Amino acid sequence: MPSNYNPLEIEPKWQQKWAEDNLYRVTEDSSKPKWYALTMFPYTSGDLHIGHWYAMAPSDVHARFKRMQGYNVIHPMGFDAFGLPAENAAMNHGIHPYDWTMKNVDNMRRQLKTIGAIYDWEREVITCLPDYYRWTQWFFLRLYKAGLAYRAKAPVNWCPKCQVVLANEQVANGGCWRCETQVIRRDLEQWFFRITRYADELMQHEGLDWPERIKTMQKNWVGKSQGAEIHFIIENPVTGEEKVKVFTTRPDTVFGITYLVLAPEHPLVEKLTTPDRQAEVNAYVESARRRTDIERLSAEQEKDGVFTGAYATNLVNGEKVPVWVADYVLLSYGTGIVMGVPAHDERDFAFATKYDIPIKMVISLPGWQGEELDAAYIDEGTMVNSGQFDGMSSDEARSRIVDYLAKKGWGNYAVTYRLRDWLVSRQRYWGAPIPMVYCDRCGIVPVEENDLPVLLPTDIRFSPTGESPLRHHQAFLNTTCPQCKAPAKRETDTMDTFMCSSWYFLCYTSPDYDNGPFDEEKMKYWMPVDLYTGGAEHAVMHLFYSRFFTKALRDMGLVDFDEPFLKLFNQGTVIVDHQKMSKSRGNVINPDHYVSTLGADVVRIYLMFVAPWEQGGDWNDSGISGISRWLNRVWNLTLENYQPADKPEAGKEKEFERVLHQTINKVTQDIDNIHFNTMISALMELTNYLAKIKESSSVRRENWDGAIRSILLMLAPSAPHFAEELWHQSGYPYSIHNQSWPKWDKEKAKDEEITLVVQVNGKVKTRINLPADISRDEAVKAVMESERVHSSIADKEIADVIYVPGKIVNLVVR
RNA sequence: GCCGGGGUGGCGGAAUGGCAGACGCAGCGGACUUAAAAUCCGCCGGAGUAAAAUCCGUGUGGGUUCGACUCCCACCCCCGGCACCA
Repeated sequence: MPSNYNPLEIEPKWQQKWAEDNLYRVTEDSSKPKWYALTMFPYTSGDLHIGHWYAMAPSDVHARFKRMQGYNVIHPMGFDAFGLPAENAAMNHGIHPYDWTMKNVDNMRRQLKTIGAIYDWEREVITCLPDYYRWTQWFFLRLYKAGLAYRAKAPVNWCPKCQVVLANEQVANGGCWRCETQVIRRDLEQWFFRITRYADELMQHEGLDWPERIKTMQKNWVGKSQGAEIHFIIENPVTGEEKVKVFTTRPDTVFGITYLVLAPEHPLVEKLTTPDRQAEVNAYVESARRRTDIERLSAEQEKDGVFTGAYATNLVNGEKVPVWVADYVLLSYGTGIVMGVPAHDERDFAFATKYDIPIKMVISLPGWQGEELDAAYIDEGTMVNSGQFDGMSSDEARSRIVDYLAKKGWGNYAVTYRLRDWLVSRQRYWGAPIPMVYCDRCGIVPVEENDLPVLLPTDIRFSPTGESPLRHHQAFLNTTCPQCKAPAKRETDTMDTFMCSSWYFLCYTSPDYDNGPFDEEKMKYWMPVDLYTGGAEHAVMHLFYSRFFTKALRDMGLVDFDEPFLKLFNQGTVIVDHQKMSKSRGNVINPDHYVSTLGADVVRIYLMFVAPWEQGGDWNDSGISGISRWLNRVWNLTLENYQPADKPEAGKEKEFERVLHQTINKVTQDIDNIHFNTMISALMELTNYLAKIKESSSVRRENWDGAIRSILLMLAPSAPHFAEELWHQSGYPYSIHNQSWPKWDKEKAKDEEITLVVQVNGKVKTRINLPADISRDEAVKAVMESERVHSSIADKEIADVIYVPGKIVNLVVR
């Protein structure tokens, strides 16, 4: 009697053996095609939860599959180790961020090793170590030298709880992406990366196999609008004339302008407001400033504003229109000034109605007789009240009017983006220091590349307010100017951690390289990433920044590709009891418990089986026993003695080979297409079939052994320990993970007999078995001879016969 | 409001124009056992029947088709993203 399947015994055993043998060590090999399989590295939060397993186990299965298919597979793992939670832990528990982070790394690495993945731990990357952040800083300097990093004062998002600024991408629904606290506006001097320079390219995803959803999100985030910039002259009785520009996508409505609006923060507000309006305007601007973004940006919010007392001249018709201030206009978009066309814009209509501003129709809808509008007409129509453009279609007038403005010098075509530059400075300690120095004489001076890294000091004290300890660390703060050697001050802000994750995939290709961020030859061998998997929440953060980073590096000549990630796959989310997992809900599932009772292989397979990977699913351990049961069945089928029949049946053996090869094909296709749940069920079906065959002993030993060998090979990526153990016990040479993926034989998989479904008027009446290569006439003849068909048709007339070879015969009767 | 994704047995899901419910969980019945667990075998959408036949059934209503879970139109609900972007 063979031993029972005991994962707790075999899993540590093989993990240790694989590690000793460096089975998964990977180096460049020009004799094989390379495959870079990357899973988003985890943040060092402390514990791996089941969601991490859901990200990592299936991607390891795919990588192992590619490996068995003959690819030279790199599938690295590391840690995103800088970030705010480490600092919060420091303040709450008095533990140093470094110690907190490295303790978590140790624990998570231990947990990760229990997955049984093919990670080559020699390539591990930890972003908070000086060997790594030295090059993060180096990239900052290179971006600075390329004119892509600059310092500017700007209204920025400030999270009062995290005591830090946030990039636009890191604000969701007006709240901080980490703690959901409402962000407020602050005017601060900050470092920015010119991501907007790549706006057009970032909207393009040509040649990328990415989910449509992510591509759309990125396109919308860039938010390119084509339109026109139109000039106006604003007169103020005291300050005189001021030429301003507005951006519009509807230059065809320019004759319908009845007012202009400035954003409350617009610098011209103060200048343009007439003395008698000053008090009211000031009060309004103040109240707008105090409102949170969420209040200001809510579409339901009633539009309000104040008149500045100034008037602007609409150059196309010489009309003078009032200039207002209203907070439905955003300073950050376009020019921060909007032309008000109430007749043809919903927001302007609401605003004009509220303040009795005239509504002037310039595009007539079909059948319009001059009656008043009860809502803005925003569609196309015929131009009216528009001088020489009357009678033209609004569509045509759009370009004709801009051409006219351009000729007169009153405006021109223009493009505006929603995308803003990437704000990268953070007022926190636990990040890569920005390698810049402020010198009274020389101004802003970059640290010399040779002087990197600018080390984070470790002897720090946190203040209870959350203010960065770097600001008061004299030894860090005081330095000399790299240029003039005079005493100077260091930048105390650190970099957004998304900067660290924008190049970690490059570092994996040569983690020990000292003379640069990566070894160019090795990087060229492995990059770009062939399959990148992770959560969709990074659509306009990490994925977006990494693309920008890659393009910037390409333009500096550091890399020779345009895109870092060729194929992107987003797995779904694991939820628990129909709720998101979170510490606050107390429903975080720790995989250790399952691994230490049922084994890693069972958890790996259960996660794949429970739902399509892209969909995600409810973690409900009631079904997990089915996986243990299944592996036990395979275990016993493999190790129990198979007694072949004295006289094997030729037909059975053909069927046996057919089932096996159809399964090999199905499993291969399914892994390739990332359909892990149906891949597992195909293997289960094969198991059920093998159990029946074993019962009837109807095939020869060599057929049986071949099938067992194939099913073990097909199980190897999913259940690496289990398959290795059975491979070993079956007497095959170590290791199953160095074997080739089984090939399917098309001839053997071919059906000899087909089951033809017989329908009458589309309703299934019966099914008949026929040879696979039967002709239409013969098939129909066989159908007509069937008893069931006779009784269903009775004496009705057959009007038509639909025949789909190998599938169906449908008799249409009247 | 706009843009995606989705709605199928008691449950997770399968089938993307051709047998709805593969595979698994739970449940029910049986074998083995002194008994239980484990294991093995069988049943398992609803109505209907002695058993069949038959009818109904993939969120709702319509349509296209010989044939629709699958395609088209309208609507309802759930999830995700964006949201005064001029």
